[in-house]
Amino acid sequence: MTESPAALTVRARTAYHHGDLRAQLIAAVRELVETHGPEGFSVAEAARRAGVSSAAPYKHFRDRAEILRGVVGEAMDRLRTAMETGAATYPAGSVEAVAAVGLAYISFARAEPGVFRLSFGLTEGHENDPDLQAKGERTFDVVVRCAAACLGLPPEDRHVQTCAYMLWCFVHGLSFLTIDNKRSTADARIDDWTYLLTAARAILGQPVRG
Amino acid sequence: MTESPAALTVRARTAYHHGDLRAQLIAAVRELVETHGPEGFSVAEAARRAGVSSAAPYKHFRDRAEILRGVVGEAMDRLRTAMETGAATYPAGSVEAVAAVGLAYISFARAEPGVFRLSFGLTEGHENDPDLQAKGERTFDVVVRCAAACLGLPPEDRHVQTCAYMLWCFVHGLSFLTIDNKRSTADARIDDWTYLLTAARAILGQPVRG
DNA sequence: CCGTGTAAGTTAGCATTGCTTACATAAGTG
DNA sequence: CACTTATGTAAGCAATGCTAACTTACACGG
Repeated sequence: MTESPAALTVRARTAYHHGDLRAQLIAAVRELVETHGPEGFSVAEAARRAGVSSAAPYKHFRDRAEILRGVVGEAMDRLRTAMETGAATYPAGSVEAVAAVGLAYISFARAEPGVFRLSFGLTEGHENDPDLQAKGERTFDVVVRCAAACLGLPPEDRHVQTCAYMLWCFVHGLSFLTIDNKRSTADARIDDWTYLLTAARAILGQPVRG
Repeated sequence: MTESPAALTVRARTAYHHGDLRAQLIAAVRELVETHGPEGFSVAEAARRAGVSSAAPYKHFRDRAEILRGVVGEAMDRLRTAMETGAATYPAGSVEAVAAVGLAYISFARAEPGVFRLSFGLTEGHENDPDLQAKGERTFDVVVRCAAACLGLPPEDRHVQTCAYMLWCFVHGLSFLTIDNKRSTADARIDDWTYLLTAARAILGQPVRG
């Protein structure tokens, strides 16, 4: 109802009554997840915020888990583009580009801790969803490409894959510990960028045997 | 009721009716969290498994979140002792000891992914609980001491603290990505131990400026 | 040995939730 | 216009978190 009529007619091929309730629901859920924790959301509350009955969401999503998967998919797209633009701000092949990808990652976690936690803490139907699986691999590919450029090797190289994964591990752990307030007092003064650069140099500069 | 009367009299100073329902509840919740996901547990079901009414748990815990905090606290103790025994299996000051601590960490995550996820994904009242906070710091101290011994520096040294934290980040991320089945196909053949040793060498071998 | 306080359990109930079923309405299509 | 499909509502079910009021059993001072 609050949508512009122009946008309504544009997507009129799929929206019949009230415009795209699906997108409105995802937005409402995202807000709820952010304010009430990753599991402190309810379909009823989301429907209430969208101004529809509590049964309406089930016309667009099979169940509660599918709504959450929708939120995660949308978030994953935003995360990937943020990582790509982060990498683009530094010369290709530089360690700074790798660190910038990590900074985009942790910045996303800081900005939307609820959605971030949800994205990686979701258990039901997370790995059975091929759409989410594909989105996840596309996201990881950003790291792989940056690591390959930095090492001067093709992205298919096993050393590149291993280094990219180790980088991901570090950044992922740093993000989680940060939003969990588990940053020890001693390193509170070290900012993200220094951490990321140091880790990138340590991991990319060392040969991996295996 | 199913407890042995001997055990009942031993702890009779605090257990009045049915023995220690508190411990039984925590065990039931741990099992539920492991089988039905970190949030797929219910107080009612836990009470049912313990053989009491659905209102009985509220005589021992204020609310649902406090039960979960109890489970997390108990799990954190087990994790810390596992890390300590892991470190003790290698000579003090060796890189292997550091890697062994990490291996204990990720082994715990693999063995009890539900509890592990719960321990670090819990949001409500997690950092407001001083008991959990203390347990967490004691756990991190194991890493700090191992890193200090390996670097030949006192545990209070800032470089030690930073390295320990970076190690924790890596292992934490690796653990999460592992239980989330987010290990890319290329590195599936590399086992945990190789990863941990490589990361420990990379992080501990490089000076950190900051 | 006997009242009494209190810890630990019970039943009953409330509000809310996830989800289903049955029904109503609106849009596109023949 | 009828027909199909998409989208919404209303009503209801079983389960949940949690509370209130009551009951039981132990512990202990006299």
